[in-house]
Amino acid sequence: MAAQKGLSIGDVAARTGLSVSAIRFYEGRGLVHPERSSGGQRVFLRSDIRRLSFIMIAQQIGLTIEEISDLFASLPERRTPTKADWSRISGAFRRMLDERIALMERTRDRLDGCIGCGCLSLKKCQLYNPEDRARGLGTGPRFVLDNVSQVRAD
Amino acid sequence: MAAQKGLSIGDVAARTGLSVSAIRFYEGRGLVHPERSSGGQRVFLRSDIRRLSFIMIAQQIGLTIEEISDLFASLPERRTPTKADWSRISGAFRRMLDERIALMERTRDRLDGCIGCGCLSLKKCQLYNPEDRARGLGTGPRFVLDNVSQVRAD
DNA sequence: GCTTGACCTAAACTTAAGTTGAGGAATTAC
DNA sequence: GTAATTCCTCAACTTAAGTTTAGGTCAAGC
Repeated sequence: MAAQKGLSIGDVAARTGLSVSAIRFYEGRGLVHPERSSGGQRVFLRSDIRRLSFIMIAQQIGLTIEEISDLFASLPERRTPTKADWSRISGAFRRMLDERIALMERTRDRLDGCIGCGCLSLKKCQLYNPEDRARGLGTGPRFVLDNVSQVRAD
Repeated sequence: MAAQKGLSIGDVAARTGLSVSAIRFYEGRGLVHPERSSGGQRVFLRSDIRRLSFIMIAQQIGLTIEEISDLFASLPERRTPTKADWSRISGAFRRMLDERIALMERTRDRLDGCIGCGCLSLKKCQLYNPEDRARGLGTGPRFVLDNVSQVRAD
């Protein structure tokens, strides 16, 4: 492979549209692993641009840094990834995307059943489906639903 | 057990699955407007349960408090909303949902064009479309829905 | 060979969406 | 009538994903 000269953080920022501080932050979180020049400045590979672009796309879809980091776990740190490397993580990413789309579509379909009735009455309304909210987040007592005995919506 | 008397914050927490502190927080953000007892304690309407359930659903699909607040702007503050009130905001909610689904589908479709090539090269790759980043999600996408994170590249 | 601009680290600050804790007051239970 | 709950406010703390600032260092242009 031709010895391509490395990119400075400013170059990478210009090419990705990310801020310099965000790129440094991502390095701190282990999402990129630039080398250093003799003077201590970051030196990026051209493939890091792809890595960073992927981060932006994944974030747009709602993945956290943590999740992206998991996806990246299988990429080589210091070497330009191969096509197969990228294919693998793209596939995993696509599965995540599919799941999220499916969840939103389920919510939409349930909402359609509710638009007219305005119920949202925990017991009757499918929209409020704890399976989707799942073991989401936060501490605290998760849904004790419900025993709404009333037939009519409030 | 007076049938239609107001609910305490603890009752509401038990019925919705929200924490007491979260409910207080939502009141501070103007999402619910409980009255007060003579002693200064919050007294909720039964319809507030629906309001809070809606908040949970909307958050699950990624709306911020701010956006939910906008949706709620047309609901009466101190009176139980009518069916028409709920229909209106359900409709607006559905439009938001549709937009987000469409964004994710566009991303998925672009991803499909990329899985084999692994390009992601900003210039050439459609996946990286700044127009989508601009709108959509404001600062930092807040899709909180988890339970998807176990999909991994291996 | 100096001067400017790009870069470095570390720490503090920001926003969102809450949680936790302190110090009291109101209700409920016996 | 007291004890135990539950609730109140206010303030500080938390996490995520960065940004901003302060005080320096490196490298490129003239």
